[in-house]
Amino acid sequence: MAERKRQLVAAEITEAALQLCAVKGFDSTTVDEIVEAAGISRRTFFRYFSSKEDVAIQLLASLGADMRDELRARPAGEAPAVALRHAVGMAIDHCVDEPVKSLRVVQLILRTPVLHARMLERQAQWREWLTADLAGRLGRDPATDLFPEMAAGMALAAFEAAMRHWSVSDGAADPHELTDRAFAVIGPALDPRR
Amino acid sequence: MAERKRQLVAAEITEAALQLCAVKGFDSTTVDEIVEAAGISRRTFFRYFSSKEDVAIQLLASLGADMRDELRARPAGEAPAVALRHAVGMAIDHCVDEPVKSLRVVQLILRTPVLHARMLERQAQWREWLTADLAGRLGRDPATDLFPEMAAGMALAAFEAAMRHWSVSDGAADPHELTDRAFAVIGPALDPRR
DNA sequence: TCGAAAGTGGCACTCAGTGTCAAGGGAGGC
DNA sequence: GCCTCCCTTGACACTGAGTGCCACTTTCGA
Repeated sequence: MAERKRQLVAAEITEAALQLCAVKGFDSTTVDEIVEAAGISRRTFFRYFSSKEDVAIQLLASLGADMRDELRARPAGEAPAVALRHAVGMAIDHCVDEPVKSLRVVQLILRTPVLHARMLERQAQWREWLTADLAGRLGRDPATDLFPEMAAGMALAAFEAAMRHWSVSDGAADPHELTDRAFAVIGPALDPRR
Repeated sequence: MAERKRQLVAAEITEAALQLCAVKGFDSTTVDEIVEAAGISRRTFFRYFSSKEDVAIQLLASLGADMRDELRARPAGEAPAVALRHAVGMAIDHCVDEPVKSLRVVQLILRTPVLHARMLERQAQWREWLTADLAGRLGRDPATDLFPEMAAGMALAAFEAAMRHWSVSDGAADPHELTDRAFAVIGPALDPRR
């Protein structure tokens, strides 16, 4: 019940922030403007979000966790290319499910350098998760074997590329089709045999 | 002559900043401490560097330009895998030439999230440069063809992985050998034939 | 030698983020 | 019904990053 209210307030803040950023841009939007629009105090804002960037980045937080969980859930014997495609597909589904909201956030992030940087930093965490799972399922030591790390990096590069092209197409392109094409490029390198 | 002094002051600031960050960590080091150690005013600091992060990131600025220039200088008919390996090698050479200084900076960046984020943002710029050159030399349209973008992304992922493993090995590993192993993974995907 | 131009320092300001404390508001025990 | 405890909120003050402005110094060319 208290949790419900908390999520409600967070959604209120997020909506106010995105609205303002869409008009004035992220950098020119101050926290004071956001809290006034959301009807809360400045101090409360920072109890819900650790920073101004966090409001935008938080919306993508679950993507990484979903990718990690999906990869874990894939059959152990599945080829890395297939398992990774499904994992990334789980994140892509978020964009397909809520195209308007997702597109707005993705475009804001990609056109705001500081937000883009934060998102890339998040992806570094995702890469570590994927690397650990791949190393486990392939029985390789990620400290000495670069394959798991590179495979995770390539999958995330494909994800990034799909997001980027989806963003510049203003949502006209199909995210899954873009992802398929990106995976077609990296496919030949995702086969672990040597 | 004025340019000489400018570079001298910049080097002074950088040295003071790295020294302090090595002891106290980046976040706990204030600009006031840096300017006091460097013997300049706070205002002058921000005339040399646009932000505190910039002091560390600036040291890697030339890497991206070198990669881009080297890729441009490679023969037009050269295979992407070979050309990209040479381009990345140009950046790796910096680390090999000045191992102590480079290692110190790389380790600071990799262990400081905000610096890591800034560096990744820089790499996004490098990726655009490499993408444009690859698209040109392969005669492909990067707006519709994902290959140049993915190839650039994979090359930078290899660079990142090599830097990371070089950093955690405390400089014991050979950066070029790490890069070769990373490129061996992505090699099968860098062949543009379809 | 004089004057323009550039570099430097000092000051005041905005804004992000944090610690602290007091007030409000709901849930449970008397 | 009332009191108490606990959690949330708001207000205030503070630090630190980054910027605009102005005065001063240095330097270079006329």
